[in-house]
Amino acid sequence: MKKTAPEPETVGGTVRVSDKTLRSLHGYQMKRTFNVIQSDLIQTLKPFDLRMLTYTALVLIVDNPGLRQSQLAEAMDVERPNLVVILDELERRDLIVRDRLKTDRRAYALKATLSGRRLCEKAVAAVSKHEEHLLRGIGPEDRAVAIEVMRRIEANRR
Amino acid sequence: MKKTAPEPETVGGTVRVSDKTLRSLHGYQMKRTFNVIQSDLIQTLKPFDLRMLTYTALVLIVDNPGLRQSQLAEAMDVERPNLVVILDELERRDLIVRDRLKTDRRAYALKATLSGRRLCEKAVAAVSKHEEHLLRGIGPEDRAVAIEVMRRIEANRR
DNA sequence: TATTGTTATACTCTATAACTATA
DNA sequence: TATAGTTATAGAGTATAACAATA
Repeated sequence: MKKTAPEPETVGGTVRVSDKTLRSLHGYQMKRTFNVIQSDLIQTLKPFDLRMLTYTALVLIVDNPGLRQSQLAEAMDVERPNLVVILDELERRDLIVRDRLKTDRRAYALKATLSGRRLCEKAVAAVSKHEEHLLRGIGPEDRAVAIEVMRRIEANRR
Repeated sequence: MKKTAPEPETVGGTVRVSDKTLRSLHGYQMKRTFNVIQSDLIQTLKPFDLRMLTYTALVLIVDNPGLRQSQLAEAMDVERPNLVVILDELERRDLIVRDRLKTDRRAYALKATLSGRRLCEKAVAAVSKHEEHLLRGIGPEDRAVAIEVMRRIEANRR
């Protein structure tokens, strides 16, 4: 970014917000942007019959074979019960397997199957392409700053 | 930010993702961060009996008296049908009114009542304080870059 | 014919309590 | 007693089609 931009006056096109209000609408801008990314992602993943959550779970399992459900739930920031149905779907489609851990028979080691890895590879390629489209015109430094800001916000959670 | 950070290796704490995968997970980081902001916002707004959507609608109506529902829906990036129940709730609590437009009797001019403006002022103050907490340690330039990146992404939508 | 707001509906995501089996 | 995964369930957000009133 060349320089710090002056405080903007409008949001979502033509609707104005006062300066005082703007100071409390960072979450609002993030929501708008997240909506854009989410809509795009839904369309991009449709040909693979994946949703945002099933996609993310599959990617993380492919990259972390042997992961446990509780670890995956934490990484995805979803509650354990909500992860169950996501994994049920992936398992039903033979994209992942749940292997009992020998060291702790309460837990599962999550692994992707060959077809899971293949689907993941194709989906990641498609998503990368679409994300690049959404990020066009934004330089690598600004992208890094934006990611870092998001990580900081996450770290600042109570 | 001091300098461009090297490509990170972990997400959500200890779970690793490969470089190739990371290139397609910007949406994922944004989702995690948005979850943090949303959870915080839900807690912050609870004392005012507001949710993220009712809060945003109220703020935008207070700042834009006479706004029409279709304009508000576009500004909030929600579908028209979903806005109806949000406004029903605000109207039932006498925080806003729907005035028929004389120039176009199909549409409503949305206005906040006195108590709506009062509640809005208190809620904005509380949300500002909480957002400042989440943004602590992040300099004004980086904040501006992050906001600008999000606006660009939004503008790049198909 | 097109637009504003509405109703109805379905799907997804999120969150909590209570259960089972193992530790 | 505590933990991993599960079931059931409720609430909230998102998306689409179809309708009445008005333009």
